[in-house]
Amino acid sequence: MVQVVVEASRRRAIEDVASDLFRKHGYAATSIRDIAGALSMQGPSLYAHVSSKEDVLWAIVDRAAGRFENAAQLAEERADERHAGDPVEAIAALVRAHVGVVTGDVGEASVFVHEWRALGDDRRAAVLDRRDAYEARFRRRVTDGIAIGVFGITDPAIAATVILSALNGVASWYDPNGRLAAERVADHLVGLTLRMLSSE
Amino acid sequence: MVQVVVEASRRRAIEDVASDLFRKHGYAATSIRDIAGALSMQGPSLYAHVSSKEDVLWAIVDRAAGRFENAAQLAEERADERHAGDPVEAIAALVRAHVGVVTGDVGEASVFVHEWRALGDDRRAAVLDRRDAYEARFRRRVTDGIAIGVFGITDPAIAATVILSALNGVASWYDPNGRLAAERVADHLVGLTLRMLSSE
DNA sequence: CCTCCTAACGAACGATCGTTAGGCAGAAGA
DNA sequence: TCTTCTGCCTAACGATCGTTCGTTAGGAGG
Repeated sequence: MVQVVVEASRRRAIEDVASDLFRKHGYAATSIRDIAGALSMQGPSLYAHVSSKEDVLWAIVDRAAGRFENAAQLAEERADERHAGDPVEAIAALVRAHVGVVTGDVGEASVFVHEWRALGDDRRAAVLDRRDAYEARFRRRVTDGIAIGVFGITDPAIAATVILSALNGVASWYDPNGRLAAERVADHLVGLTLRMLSSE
Repeated sequence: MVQVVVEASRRRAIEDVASDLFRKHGYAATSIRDIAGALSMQGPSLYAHVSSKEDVLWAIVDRAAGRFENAAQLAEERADERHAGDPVEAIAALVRAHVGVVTGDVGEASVFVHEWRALGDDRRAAVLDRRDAYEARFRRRVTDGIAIGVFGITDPAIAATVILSALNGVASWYDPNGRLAAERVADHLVGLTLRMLSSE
């Protein structure tokens, strides 16, 4: 059921287990002792590896954010190399990259999407900024496509938000052992997204 | 900022305040004393009106579920009256109904979408069943549209899930005092949805 | 053998959690 | 005026929370 991995470090194992529990029950409803229990340890023993509970959440959210950012950056660069300035290809690449990150680690992605609210004020604000910058990648490409007439919609802000809602939703229903492989899920979402934007 | 309403009953006021706090901080992170404090009461005083914390959550979720179900039922009936069996009109009506419920009470809708996981096993299972029955309304209409060739997509299950992800996302970004009135938001989402499904 | 390090342990702290119990002020009805 | 009910209060319960602390078992290096 759950993939067994040789953990690179104890710290990383803690974050992986925490991702899973945070996704299933939420940050607030998951106790330090729950996380420790899943690793056959006592609660306080975690503090040899971690400085606070929020610290664990932050590590997960920060890493997930970085994964989304890197994947999107790479996707845009490659799309521009091969189809310079083509908004359709750029959006397709962004969607595929996003779905890839989500399906690559559903737990981490879910936590990033839903649990960042539990962070303290400064970190929450930082995450909000990064989310907006990330969404702006999509918004910009949609705007480009409208400008050259390949997209038939009128409001790029709403379109970008709707697209990202749909993409983030994948984290809630994708099952690595389910009917559809990750690549097929990405195919479907690219198709639906482009169809939604297309001019006819 | 927050609309001031003459509350029908103390019980209802508690649920409204709880909706708001659950939406902002989540069920687990909201204490009975937080809810009471927002009503200028002491925590234990709530138990004169409410039998448990989960009871409050359940009341909110159950009412929200009922609102979605009633709105969808009415929308489908009206669509079938006027455009019997037209999947395009039916989907448009379902989308408009869903957005209407969400924008009508963002707090309640958010709690319904995100916090049902915090319910006990029986109630959570019941909500899951109702969610699936609700999603099936969309899935069925999408399937109908594919069958008669007005929709050009291939996987009705994914399409229905993606649509609902996007619609539920509205609860996360819609602002009653924002740039777009609820009706305009509904217009955009109907347009985007139909475009996403359409055969060309 | 001694020392140091790692990784965990169990006890315990203060705070907060949901919840129960009992009391008190004021309005309502006899 | 006396009683009853309503709505809220304070005190307090046991449980659990995140976290700190001192300690211990075991292995590595000298």
